Amino acid sequence: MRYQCSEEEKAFLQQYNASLYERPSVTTDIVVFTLDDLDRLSILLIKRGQFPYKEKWALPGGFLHVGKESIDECANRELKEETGIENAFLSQLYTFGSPDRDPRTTVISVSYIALIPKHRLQLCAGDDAKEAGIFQIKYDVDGMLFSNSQTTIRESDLAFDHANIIRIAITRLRNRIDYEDDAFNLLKDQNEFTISELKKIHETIKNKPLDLPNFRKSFLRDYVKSGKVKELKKTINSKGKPTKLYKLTGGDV
Amino acid sequence: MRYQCSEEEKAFLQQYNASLYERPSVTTDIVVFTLDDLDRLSILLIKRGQFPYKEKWALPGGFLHVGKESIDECANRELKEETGIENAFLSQLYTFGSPDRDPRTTVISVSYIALIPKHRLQLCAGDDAKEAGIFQIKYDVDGMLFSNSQTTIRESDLAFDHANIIRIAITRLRNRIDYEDDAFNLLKDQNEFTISELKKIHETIKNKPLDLPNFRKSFLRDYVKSGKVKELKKTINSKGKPTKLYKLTGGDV
DNA sequence: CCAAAAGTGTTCATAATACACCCATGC
DNA sequence: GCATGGGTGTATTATGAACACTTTTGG
Repeated sequence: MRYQCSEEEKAFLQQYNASLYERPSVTTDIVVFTLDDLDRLSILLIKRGQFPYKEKWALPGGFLHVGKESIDECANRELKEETGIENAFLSQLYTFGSPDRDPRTTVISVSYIALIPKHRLQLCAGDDAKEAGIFQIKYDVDGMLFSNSQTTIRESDLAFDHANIIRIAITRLRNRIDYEDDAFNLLKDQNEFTISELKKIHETIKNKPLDLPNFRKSFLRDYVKSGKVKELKKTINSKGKPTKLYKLTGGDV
Repeated sequence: MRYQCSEEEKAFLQQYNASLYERPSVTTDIVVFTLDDLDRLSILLIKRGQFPYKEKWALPGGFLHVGKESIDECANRELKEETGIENAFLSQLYTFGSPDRDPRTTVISVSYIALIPKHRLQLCAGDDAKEAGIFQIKYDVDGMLFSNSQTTIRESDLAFDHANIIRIAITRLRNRIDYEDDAFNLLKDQNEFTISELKKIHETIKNKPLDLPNFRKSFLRDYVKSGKVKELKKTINSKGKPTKLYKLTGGDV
């Protein structure tokens, strides 16, 4: 930002002692959604290696490096440190700031949603984390459960208010999927995908089966006719009739 | 938040020195929308009494009182201090955190949208502000203009990145108006309003004329039939045919 | 009577949903 | 051939926009 200031203001800024004002810590927390091998909605969780909530599972994220990065950059950096992913699709979700959400001190959390295909996730827990895992999201009478082949975690066992953040993220994702192009970010390969694969992603997020003919119709109307997606000459064979492949035209969504 | 911790953790928390970590300042900034006397989309701006950007116009808002309030409470408090309004409709917009958006130091801004009918706005500039005003939002080749009977302000003359925040707020408001009940918050009296008055609010926000018969149809379908709004026995006379009055059933929206 | 604003009804295009049916492949 | 998933077409209903028309008031 270009900011021209007077001599008077320069003097003010020089003697401005930022520490006069009490300040909160600021972190980013990232809700990383993916689809597991059976196309079920899943989330990345990190086992904390430090207090508070040591040994508890939590969202990936960490403190803002003040003066060195924006909060968007912080989210990207933390995501890279903990998953190896660069240039992921990230969108800001909400900012949480109750004074009691962290036992240490006031910690403002700016939360983000990331949508990343599973094969791109290379879990590499950073210094703050001992362990990382991808967990299917399930539900029972007490709320959400996060489970994989080794572990099942109750939502009440998550660190901080992260269960709440996840719940809000799921709601937002479900609402966005109808009018944003989010689903494309979960494709295995945006340069070669089938309508069925895209439909499966929508079904997983909306948690209900969709009608293939109708899905195809809106896909062709909304994406192919508008030029956002191009039909490839190639087809792919598995069982049944060979399947047409499509690719995104604009690169990333 | 109930947080039970071990003796080991207690020790950690006691020796935890929050100031080890560099921290940003956190503010809330509030985009207060209203309709002026001629039903034009307007916004509340404050003339800053202090550096930085002294004498420049800016959004109302201020620093978070760390440990004493949540960010939602901070937004409500600032709004009350600068407009006298309590319990206004506030919804979180976006959080801005570029390191260079404030010349002093890194300042994270959590922005909010407020929708307040003009007659409820009692402008009382706080200690940080010399002057407050309601400005109609106009546009020309260089972007937004904010003008009232005394002054016209170019968007480039606003403090900080507030022009950008306002632009994002307007976009969000326009998108929300179609599926959220925001418009009701701008009614002069939620217990006695006409379909025309509500339509005018929608027209102002969407900045285009709407068809009254069609507007009525969706209003009756979406609000009256569902019970959110009740038709009153009363009518009101002005020019032409007397107008039916409606009231919100659930109190505030 | 006329202007003005409220309120009603009709038409048309588009979109969401449900579902019947055909097509091309592997086995 | 036949199971399997891909792909096409049709009927139904809901929604949104455009617009003609009627109603009730004040002047």
